[in-house]
Amino acid sequence: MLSGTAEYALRAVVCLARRPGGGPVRASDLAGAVDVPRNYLGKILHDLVRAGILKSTRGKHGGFQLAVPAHQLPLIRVVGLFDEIGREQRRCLLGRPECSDGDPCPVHSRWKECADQVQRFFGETTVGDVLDGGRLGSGDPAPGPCD
Amino acid sequence: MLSGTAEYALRAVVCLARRPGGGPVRASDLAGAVDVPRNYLGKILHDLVRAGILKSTRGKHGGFQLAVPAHQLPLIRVVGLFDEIGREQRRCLLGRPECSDGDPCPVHSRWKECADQVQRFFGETTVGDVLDGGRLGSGDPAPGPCD
DNA sequence: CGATATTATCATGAAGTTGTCGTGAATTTA
DNA sequence: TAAATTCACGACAACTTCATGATAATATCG
Repeated sequence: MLSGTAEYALRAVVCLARRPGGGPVRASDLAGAVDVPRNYLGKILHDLVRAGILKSTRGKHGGFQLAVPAHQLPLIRVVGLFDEIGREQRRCLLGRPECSDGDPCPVHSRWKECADQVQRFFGETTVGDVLDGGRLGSGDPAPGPCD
Repeated sequence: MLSGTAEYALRAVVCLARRPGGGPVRASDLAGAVDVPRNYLGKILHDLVRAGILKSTRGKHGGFQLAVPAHQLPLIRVVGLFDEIGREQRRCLLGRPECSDGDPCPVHSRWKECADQVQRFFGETTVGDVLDGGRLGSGDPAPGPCD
């Protein structure tokens, strides 16, 4: 569903969001916490900084922090940097170059329901929602990888 | 969503299903009809044969045919040869090794709805449904790539 | 049988993704 | 200023996916 890179980014951001005001987190620490190769994570974090999702500080006590409140950060903004969530799911399953509501292929409407739900999920769920344990409050959500 | 290979396979199978009793279709013809590289399609068709979805005949007037009635062929059986539809969507978005209904991560239940819908789509839609223009009979379904 | 048509299979290459390494730039501390 | 710490960034290696080409195996037809 998500590429490895996008999943790494999501894990890292969620992990950062779990540290309330605790100052910057070093890439190395983050890499250990989310179990992603140190150097590769560095690149991903850098991408997130350039996108304005994280901010970085260099030198001693430097590291990465969220640049946006977790509740104002939909997952698509993280994941969408690396994967094409909307467009990709919306491509015609049968490869027709044009496939829209007005000019549908035989499976268009049924597939669209799936594509829409996926896009809604990533568009409407925020990193903050993830921290809160999702919307359903299912009693006993297990801790994530960053506790 | 689907890998290129899986999409190619799906297009080819749908295309074959559109030829009612017309005998075998050559890989070259199929490649032209569904716009997939000839040699690469050959491999994919071969995989479909080994999976029992197509049958092939060699020599003059040879080619590929469906080995299964289109209405008894769910899309997952085609696509699942190349992509891991069920397992892949079901992997924890946050990378937790164990993530289930009993031991959910914060987004488990919300994501599960998406994953289930995707899996239902591929599991319940058959190639025959595709030919019939989907289940909704949406008035004026446009022709697929094989008419 | 011999010629031709077609799939089957293997070797190879191109391109994208994932991961590593080394060096430079910025910041802090002494 | 000098040293230490940390991110920034480019080069490159490994692996997977996508694609091509050549050859072998099999079937048909005269």
